[in-house]
Amino acid sequence: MSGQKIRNMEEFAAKSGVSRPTVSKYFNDPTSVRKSTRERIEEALERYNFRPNLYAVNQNRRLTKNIGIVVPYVADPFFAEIARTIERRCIDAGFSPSTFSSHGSVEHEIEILETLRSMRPAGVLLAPLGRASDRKKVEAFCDDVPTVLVDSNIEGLGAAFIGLDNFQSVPLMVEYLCRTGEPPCFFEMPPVNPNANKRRSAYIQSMERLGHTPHVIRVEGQGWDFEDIGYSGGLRVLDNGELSSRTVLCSNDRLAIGFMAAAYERGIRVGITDECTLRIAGHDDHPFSRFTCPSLTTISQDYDAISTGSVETLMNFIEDGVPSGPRSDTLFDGHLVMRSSA
Amino acid sequence: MSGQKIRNMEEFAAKSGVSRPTVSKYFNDPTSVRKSTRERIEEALERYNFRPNLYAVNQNRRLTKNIGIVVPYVADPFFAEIARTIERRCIDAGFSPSTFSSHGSVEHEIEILETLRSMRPAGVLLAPLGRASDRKKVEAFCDDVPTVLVDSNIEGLGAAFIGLDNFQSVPLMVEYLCRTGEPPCFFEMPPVNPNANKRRSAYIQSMERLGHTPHVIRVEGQGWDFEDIGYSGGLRVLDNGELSSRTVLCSNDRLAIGFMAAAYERGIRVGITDECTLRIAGHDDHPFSRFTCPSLTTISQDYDAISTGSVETLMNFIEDGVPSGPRSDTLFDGHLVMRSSA
DNA sequence: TAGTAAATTTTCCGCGCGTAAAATTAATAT
DNA sequence: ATATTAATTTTACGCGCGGAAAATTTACTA
Repeated sequence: MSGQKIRNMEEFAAKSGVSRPTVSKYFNDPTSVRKSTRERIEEALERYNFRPNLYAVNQNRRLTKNIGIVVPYVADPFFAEIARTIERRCIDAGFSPSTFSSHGSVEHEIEILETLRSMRPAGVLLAPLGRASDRKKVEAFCDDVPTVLVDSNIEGLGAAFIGLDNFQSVPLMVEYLCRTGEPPCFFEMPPVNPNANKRRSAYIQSMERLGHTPHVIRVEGQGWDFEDIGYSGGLRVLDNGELSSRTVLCSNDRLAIGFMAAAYERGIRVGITDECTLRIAGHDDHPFSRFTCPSLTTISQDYDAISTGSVETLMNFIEDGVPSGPRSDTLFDGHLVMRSSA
Repeated sequence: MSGQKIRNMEEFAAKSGVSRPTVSKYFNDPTSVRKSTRERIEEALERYNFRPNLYAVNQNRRLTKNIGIVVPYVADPFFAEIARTIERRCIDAGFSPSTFSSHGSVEHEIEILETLRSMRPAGVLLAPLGRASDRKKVEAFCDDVPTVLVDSNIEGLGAAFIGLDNFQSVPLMVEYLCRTGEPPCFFEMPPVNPNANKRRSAYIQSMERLGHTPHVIRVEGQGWDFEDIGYSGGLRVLDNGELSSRTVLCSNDRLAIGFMAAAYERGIRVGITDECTLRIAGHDDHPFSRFTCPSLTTISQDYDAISTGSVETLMNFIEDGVPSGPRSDTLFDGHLVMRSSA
């Protein structure tokens, strides 16, 4: 590219021999200009790598091309993966995603929503903290910006919800565990979002349906250090002999990873082979679950389906507006991933 | 707050009974206006929650208050943590951080830098991909924007580099391993960044210094699925009997986690107790290393020191400009974290 | 070749705010 | 009370672009 710097679209238009409004049109949609002019612009584009000023563009557009993506905790690889795939879809759809992590704190979540509002995004994909979220503020936000909730539901909020059908996935696991050994007890922490509650309910339901007595073990713990909660809670449970079954279904994989660490520390062999005395299963197919010792039997969520589904849903709302009717919920099925821990 | 919507600063100024330029001044620095006017503005601020239009502000400011944060792979909890702490520091310093992940791909990294350039940030904290990075493009970027490199160095680029002193940390581990058992071999994958090379060199140096013969085992593998590379590579190494020592020092924790999974699958007991036949150590103190089975002995990086140091360095460059002299490098010490795997 | 539709250019306005300079007002000192 | 200084207001301009309307050119059809 040539050395000369281009200051604005005016200058660039001059260099390419096209009028500024046409250049503007090109950047909004390259196919909206004649082929010959498109080529002239693109030729100039290679000589001087010019980009329209981001702020000027967004100030003047009726609606920006920005998409906000909010996850509760990006240090959780599950959400990192969700965010990544959603980002991809947004870019493919011609939008500019900005990803934010609430870092597990309500204050952060609120602050992010305020920042997002000032970005006037075309839409937002929000995986909320869940129970900790400030319902009022989220609601006010959803009134202003087309928002699709992902993963964790907040009843009645947003234009749509995309997530996993816990009442399909958990029974799948419960039935598998009952079929292959002792019926499981359910290991959980204080629920951070509705999924946790749904999973417990689904566990209880399917146990009863199978004629077994459900048994829920809840351990203390706050925040998003799930492994740590699973670990220290697991130690206590094991030491106090609170385990009512030699099969444990954990509310999620991270909790299971912590529980496995506790079992290891107490010299308890985990797995499905003969010398093992404990089976542990999780839920979510966390990216690291393949590499635990033993590898974790779990329920996989279809990242791709969730991200594609949520982005497509949002795009519809952006194009056609948010319908005033009842909120549309989409629940995907989970799949059983049999590994060696249960 | 009152129901009425404020459209712009003009309207808000009218409501608060202050002139618009004064309101503008207030938002740039609340202490720059008289106390009485500050109170009037803040009072109005509570009634109508107004925020200056983000795009208009940034279009007109000579220099934005934006800070770009780029990490190579946010699904790696190590980088998620680095990004999180750096974000925090930037906010505390009155800046608006935007975090991006290259997702392990050069194309992404380049695209992010182009996006960042169009954001005209006050500065950028860049944890580059490393070897895969497009040196030319990064260099061009650094010429335009004050950039501090973090974690992974690219020789001579950027205004400063903040990272870990691998030549301090690795010998620490090697000496520990030699002191407590069989001298380690070094398990690595094709290096993705200079740290990997430095660690290998540091391993070889310190082994020789201690009078032992270094032995490096490199396994194949591309991309950022380190656990998977460590796992499949580990299986091959174990099956082929390529292991020259019963102590393995892995180039990083994620590789070690994969290797441990392979050892587990082959029925090899890992740890420092009597019944174990293999010791495995890592590097980085990955957030999950506490919860592996057995828990991973590793080197911890001081996240806080790195993030604080890098942000402070950047702030200096933003205020005083980038000095033309030699680049300043800051290397922090790592600390030995003894757990039960080695 | 005239006729028509599509693409492009011209012209112009506005977005919401930063910022500079000059005029005014308020606070402080003498 | 007057001078001095600081804070504020007024006035005015510009940032870089989107977008609408009208004028013009171009491409295509019959």
